[in-house]
Formats: sequence, structure tokens, C-alpha cells
Amino acid sequence: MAKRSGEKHQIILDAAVKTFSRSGYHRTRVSDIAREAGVADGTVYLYFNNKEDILISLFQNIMNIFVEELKAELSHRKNANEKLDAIIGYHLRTLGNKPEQARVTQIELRQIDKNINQGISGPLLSYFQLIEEVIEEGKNQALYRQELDTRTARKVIFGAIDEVVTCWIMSSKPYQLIDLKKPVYELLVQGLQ
Amino acid sequence: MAKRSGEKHQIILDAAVKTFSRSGYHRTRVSDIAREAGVADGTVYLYFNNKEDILISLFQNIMNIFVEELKAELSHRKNANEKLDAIIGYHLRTLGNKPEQARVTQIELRQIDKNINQGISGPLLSYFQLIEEVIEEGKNQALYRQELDTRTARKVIFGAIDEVVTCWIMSSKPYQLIDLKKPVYELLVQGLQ
Amino acid sequence: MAKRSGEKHQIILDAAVKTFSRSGYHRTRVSDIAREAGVADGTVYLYFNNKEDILISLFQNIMNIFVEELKAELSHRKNANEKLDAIIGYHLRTLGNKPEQARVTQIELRQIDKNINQGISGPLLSYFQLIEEVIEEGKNQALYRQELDTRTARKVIFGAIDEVVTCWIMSSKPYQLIDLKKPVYELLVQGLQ
Amino acid sequence: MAKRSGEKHQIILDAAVKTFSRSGYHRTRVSDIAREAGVADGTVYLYFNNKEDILISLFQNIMNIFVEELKAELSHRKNANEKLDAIIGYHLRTLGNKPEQARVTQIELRQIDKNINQGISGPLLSYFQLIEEVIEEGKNQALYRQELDTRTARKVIFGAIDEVVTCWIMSSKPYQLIDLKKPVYELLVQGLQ
DNA sequence: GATGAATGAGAGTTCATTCAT
DNA sequence: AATGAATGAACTCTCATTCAT
Repeated sequence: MAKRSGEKHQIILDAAVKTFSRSGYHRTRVSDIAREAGVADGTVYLYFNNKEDILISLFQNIMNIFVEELKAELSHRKNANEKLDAIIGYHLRTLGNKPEQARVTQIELRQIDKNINQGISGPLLSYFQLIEEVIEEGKNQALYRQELDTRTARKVIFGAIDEVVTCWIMSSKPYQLIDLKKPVYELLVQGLQ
Repeated sequence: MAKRSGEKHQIILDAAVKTFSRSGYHRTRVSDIAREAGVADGTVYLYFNNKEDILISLFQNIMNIFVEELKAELSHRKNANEKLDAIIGYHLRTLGNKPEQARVTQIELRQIDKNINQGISGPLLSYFQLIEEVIEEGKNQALYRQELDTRTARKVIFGAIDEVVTCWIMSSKPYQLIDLKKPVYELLVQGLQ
Repeated sequence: MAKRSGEKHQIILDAAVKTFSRSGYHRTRVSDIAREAGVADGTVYLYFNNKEDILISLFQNIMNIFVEELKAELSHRKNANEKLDAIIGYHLRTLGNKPEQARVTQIELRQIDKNINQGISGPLLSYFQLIEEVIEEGKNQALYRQELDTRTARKVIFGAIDEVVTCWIMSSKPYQLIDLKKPVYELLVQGLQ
Repeated sequence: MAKRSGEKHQIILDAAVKTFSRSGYHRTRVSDIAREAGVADGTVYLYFNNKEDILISLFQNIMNIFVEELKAELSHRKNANEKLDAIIGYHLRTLGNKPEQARVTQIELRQIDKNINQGISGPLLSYFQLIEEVIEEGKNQALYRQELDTRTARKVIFGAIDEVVTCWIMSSKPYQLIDLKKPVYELLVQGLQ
């Protein structure tokens, strides 16, 4: 039963990714999601409190997997440089492989109310923390300069990757997102040193 | 008469900045903007085609001034490094001084329809071009390395500044945005070399 | 379920006849129809695309029944004269018994957009055709003169009955509409001979 | 001065005929009429109380000329048959020559509020009376049968002509309206005898 | 008389959410 | 748990009319 519930929960989330990505959050009707998921409108409300809740859950869902997988990737790497490389690579590869998810994360998510941003910032913070830990590690390993402001460096790193993804999403995608890994990495790693 | 029209156009834009910034684009009713501007609802439609048009005009208005002023700032600077410094400084100072405008630019603006993004990308492109010109100049002046992919570098630079601004907007603003100029500049300029 | 839907569809149509007849098409608000029908405003839009669609559906609904019943009436009659008599009688009796419907048909319906007249002319054409068939039959039966232009004769017949109804609708109805059957019939039938 | 006023009054009426005929009464904005007339919106209200007043004035204007001219035409004719022939001919010729006026008279005029119909029925009544006088004359001249109900006969005559005009207006006008004079006359005159 | 910018009431329509079945 | 018909608040935009100039 629980499993079944879980399944339908996921089916609706998957349908939401598709419809949000296709039409945008505000132009998507709950009934669109329901139709895409093959359930009745009312059923959506058995699994989510409201429309916004779907978007938040969606993001949390994505980000949890994202952070978890990323952590696994990082565990193989020895030093901060390798880890930074892994972060950039994983970020670009993951969103490059799932443009629909990427659009929701990059564009639609930013349309929600001020107040509800808590639901978003939570999962994001884990990611931010991960990045900051790598920067700190780099400083400890004397790979990055000591005066580096970790917080700011994290913003620069995340902002850079994020923008690269956004540009790709908004474009007609004439290149592979992952191809930008090397230039982005080199720029950032040199900046950190 | 023309002056008066222009005035009212501007009054409505100013009111829109305030209300969009306060409540967000989608939660702002046209009547809210009208009330804030001290005009009747219908008057808004004498100056703008629709609600979306207000947001777009707002952005174009802001960005035109932004790019123009920035160009003036850059004309004083001799080399690419000074210009990059000026860009970062101007960007952070300007948005730091006008948090309401900044919120609209950073958050609300990204809520519009796919199709209408042309209205946005136009003015933004001028800014992007400006950044890319500086990067090229740096390469010509042998300040930045030749292999640097200009386009990607621009994304990294803009993304970094943009994220720094967004974080500040979303925060309770316990620091001055301009204080981040130095760390951001150092990180980026070193990355470019 | 299907039955229920059909019921509500009809309930709304009935409410629309009343409100259109009472206040006229343009002065009737959709919410008026909804209130008269005892449903929510939104419910109206579950059954009709828009306000105009209600008026058109209304007319098609009325005319379909009208033509069907009229055909049944005509099947009993032997010659063209009897059929013409039946047409005039049925037309006057039907609209005389349902002044509300009559007002919508005679007055309100003619307020719609040029373009949308297709929805109207369709059902009307069936009626026109019926009249023309009777005229042709009369010519074949040597009841009406051969030189008679069928199309024009139809217009004269329909125009005459229609005007008689309109005058009655606009009047305070001090007489029975059906009482005009005999004089109208005599005038027309003699004109056709 | 008075002359000048009169001129502008007429200019606005002419503009109204054009715009009402082009777009229909309800889809025509007062500003459309003003633009067509080459005056300011406010100027329209110096000459007319409101939008409806324009339509009514328009009709009264048209009908006054119509009835006056028609009376002149009838004065030449000796008996009722000739007069009936003149009525049908004048009606068809006049509206056939001015399809814009015809559309307003036949279609747009019927869109007004119940209450205001007085403004319309007044001028129309003169026309109706004229027709009825001819019928009476025909009865007196023993051209038409004594039992004829004059009122009903008038409705039949007017309804017939009116329908013929309406059909022509709604059609793509592949024939001359005046060509229908003979068949209509023959049908009606024979009916009256 | 003439203007046309400004008004603001008004209405059609949408859609997130509910709840009886 | 699932349904989907029904709800009704919400909101954008229109346009007849006014009035200061």
C-alpha cells in the first residue's frame, strides 16, 4: 500500500516535471499534471497539499538525489581539485541529460513566493555546503589561497555553473552541456589558487 | 504634454518596481500598481499594453540606463583588468543601491513566458557583449590567456556576479553588496589569466 | 452520469432563455444565467465555451426541435396549400406559446457577430429549405403559378410570418398570435397562385 | 454657427453609419466613430447624449428622409397598385444603393434595449402608416378585397420586403436588390386582391 | 466649441481546490 | 483510495463618459 502510494506520488512528480518544463509553472494547470499522470484532478490533492507543494517536492526530490549522488562521486576523489572537477562535471552532466528537470530547476522554480523559499533553500543549502567543504579542503590542502572568502567563492562557483546551465537551457542546445566542463573548471580552479 | 505623458509613464514604472518587488510579479494586480502610482486602473493601459509589458518595459528601462552608464564608466579605464573591476563594481553598487530594482531584475523577471523572453534578452545581450569585449581586449593585451573561450568566460563572470547579487537579495542583507567586489574580482581575474 | 450532464446543460439553456428574454443578450451577465440556473458561474463554462456559445446553442436547440416537429406536422398533409397552412400555423402557435423563446429568436439572436452567423444560418437553412420544398410541390401540383421564383417566394413567406411574430413580441400582446394565421395564410396563398 | 454645428452633426452620423456597418453596433467604439469623423472623442458628446443616441438619431435621420422621399414618389401615382409598386421599388432601390445604411437599419438597429425602442418605432410608424394608407386606398378603390385585415396586410408587406433586403445584406450580393421588385410586387399584389 | 487624457465600473473567463460518491 | 463535477473568488482588460484646458 505504502509502495503503491509512493508509486503514484512519483508518477505525479514525473508528470509535473514534464508539464512544468513544457509550459512553465504558472501556465500549467493542476488538471494538466493530472492528465499527464493519468489520474483524476482530485487525486493530486491526496499526495500534495497544493500546486506549489508539487513544485517544491519536485525540487527537493531532485536535489536530494542530486546531492546524494554527488556525494558518492566525491568520495572517490582525493583532493579538492579533483572534487571541484567532479562537482562541475556531475552538475553539467546531470542537467545536460535531463533538460526537462533542468528547466524546472533553473527557471520555473524561481517563480515562487518569497515565503515559500524555505522549501527550496533547504535542499540547495546541502549543495552549497558541499561546495564550501571542498573549498575549505582546498585551502587546507594548500591548493587554494588562504585569504579566499569561502562563502563568496562558493557563490562564484555555483553562479558560474548555474549560468552556464541556464544559457544552455534557453538556447536551442547546439552543443553538449558537458563540453563546457573543462573551460569552466580551468577558469574557476585558477581563480581559487 | 509630451513631457506629462512621459512623466506618467515613468510614474507607473516606478510604482511597478515597488509593487513587483514587494509582492512579486504574479501576486501583483494591475490595480495595485495603479493605486501605488496614484492613477486609475485604466490609465495603466494607456501607457502599457498589458501587465507583462510593464515588466518588460521596466527591465528594458533599467538595462538601457545600466548599460549606458556602465559604458561611460568603462571609457575611463585603460586595460581589461580595470574594466573588469569597473564592471563588477558598477554591477554590485548599482543593484546594491536599488534593492527593489534588483529584486525585480533578479527574481521577478524570470517568471515570464518563454516566448516573450526576446524582450528581455535584447537588453541583456548588450551587457553580455560588453563583458565579452572586455575579455577579448584582455586577450589582446596579453592579460588573459589566449586559449580562453570568451563566451564561456562571459557566462562565468556574469553568473558569478549574478549569484552574488541574488544571494544578497534573498538574504536579510546583513552586509553591503559592494563589499564583495574585491573577492569576486580577484577570483575572476585570476581565473582569466 | 451522462444523463445528469445533459440535464444541467438543459437547465442552463432554459435559464439562458429566461434571462436573455428578460434583459436582452448584451445586458445579461453570465452570472445572471448561472444564478437563474442555480449553478456557479464556472459551471456554465463546463457546458459552454462562452456566452455567445450559449445563445447559439440555444437557437440550434430550438430550431432543431422546431424543424423536426414541423416536418412531422407536414407529413400528414397532402397538398402544398395544406402544408403552407400547417407551416404558418405551427410557426405562430409555437412562438405564440413560448414568448420567451420567441423574443430570443426574433430579437436577441440578431445581435451576434457577423462571423458567427454560420451557427445560426445552418439550422435556419433547414427551415428555409422546407418552405421552398412546399413551394416547389405547389408548382408541381399546379397549385402555384409556374413563373414563381421559389427563392423569392420563400423570402416573402418567411418575412411575412417573421414580421407578424416580431410585431406581436414587441407589442403588449393584446391578441393571440395564432389568430393571425388565417389572414396571413390567405394573403400568401393567393399571392402564390 | 448653427450651420457649422449641423455639419459636424452630420459628419458624425455619416461616420457612425460607416463604422456601425463595418463592425456592428456593439463592436464599434465611440472612439472609432470619432476617428472616422475626424473629431475628438469628446466632440461626439457635444452632439449626442450617448452611443445609443447616435444609433437612434441615425435611424431617425434615415427614416425621415426615407418617408419624405417616398411620400413624394407616391404623390405621382394614381391607384393603390401603382403606389404599392412604388413603395417596393423605392424601398429596394434605396437600400440597394446604400448597403451600409441598409446594414445598420436591418441588423444593427435591432440590438438596442427594449426601452429605447420608442425612438425607433416612431419613425418606423410613419412608414407603416403610409403602407396601411395605401392598403386602405386599395380597398376603397375595390382593388383589394374588403375582408382584408389592413394591419396584418401591412405586416406581411413590410415583412416580405424587409426579409428580401436582409437576405441580400447577409449575402455576398450576387444580384441587384431592385431585380426582386417585380416578383415581390406580383406576389403581394395578388395576395391582396 | 473642441480636445483627448483620464477615469473606474464592469464583466467574461480561468482554475486551484473541494467533496459527495 | 480515487474520482471529476462543481465551485466561486480572483483578476485582467475594455470602453463609454467626463472635464480641465
